[in-house]
Amino acid sequence: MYNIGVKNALNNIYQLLFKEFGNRHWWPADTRDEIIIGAILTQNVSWRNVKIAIDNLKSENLLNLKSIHQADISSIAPLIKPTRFYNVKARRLKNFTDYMFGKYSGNLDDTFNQSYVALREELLGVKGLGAETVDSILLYAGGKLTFVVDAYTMRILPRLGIGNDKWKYTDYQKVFMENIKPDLELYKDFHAQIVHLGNLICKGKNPICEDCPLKTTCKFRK
DNA sequence: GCCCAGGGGGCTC
DNA sequence: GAGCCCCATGGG
Repeated sequence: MYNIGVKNALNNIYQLLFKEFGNRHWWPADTRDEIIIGAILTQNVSWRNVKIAIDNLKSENLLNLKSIHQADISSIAPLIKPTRFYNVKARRLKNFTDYMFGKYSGNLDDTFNQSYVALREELLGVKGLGAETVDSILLYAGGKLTFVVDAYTMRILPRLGIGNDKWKYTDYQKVFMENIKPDLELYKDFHAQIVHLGNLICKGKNPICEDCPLKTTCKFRK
C-alpha cells in the first residue's frame, strides 16, 4: 500500500500536528525500565493514572525491572491500583521480567541486541503483551524502528481518508512504515502527536472537531 | 448512579 | 478468526 497520495497525506498530517503542538518529547521516562513498566501499565487507561502508579512504584524503589523481578505480585499490585486491572497488570510485569531475566539474565542491552523481527515475535509471546505494548517497548525503549498504532490512530486515520473499519492493527502499521521516512524520532513523535490529538478532541463521539488542527484535511469536514 | 477509558486473554461458535 | 465477556479504578 504505497502511493504518493498517502505519502503526501501522512507527511501533511504530521506537519500540521507538529506545527500545532511542537515536539511531544514522548516517552516521558528517565530509564528504559520505566518505559517498559509504563507501557504495560498504560494498557486501557489514561496516562494520568499511570503517572500515579509510576510514582507509587518509585517511592517503594520498585520502578526498575530487577526489583519487580524480585518482588511478589502482592506487593506490586496495591501500588498500581490506579491503572485498573492491577492484579492482571502486576502479573504481566512479572511475565516480562521472568522472560527477560530467564533468557537474557536481566540485561536489556542483550535483549534489544536481537533483530527487530525476532525480538518482536519473542515479546508477542510473553503473556499480556500485545502488538501495541510490544511496539511501544521496541520503539521507545529499544530504539527499534516500528510504528505504534493505538485506538486513536485507528479512529482518526479513516477520517483523513486512510483506512476503514475493516483495517486491522497491522494494516495501519504498514501504511505508516511504507510511507513515512524511516526515522526513529519521527516514529516516536508521530505516534505521540496522534495520541495527544486523540486525548484533546477525537473521543469518537462528536465527528465535528472545531479545534482540530487537521480539520482542513478531515473527510468529516467536507 | 452511570458511563467509559491509549489493552489483552480466553472462550465460543 | 470474529465476536463477546472478563479484568475492576477513577473522573466526568
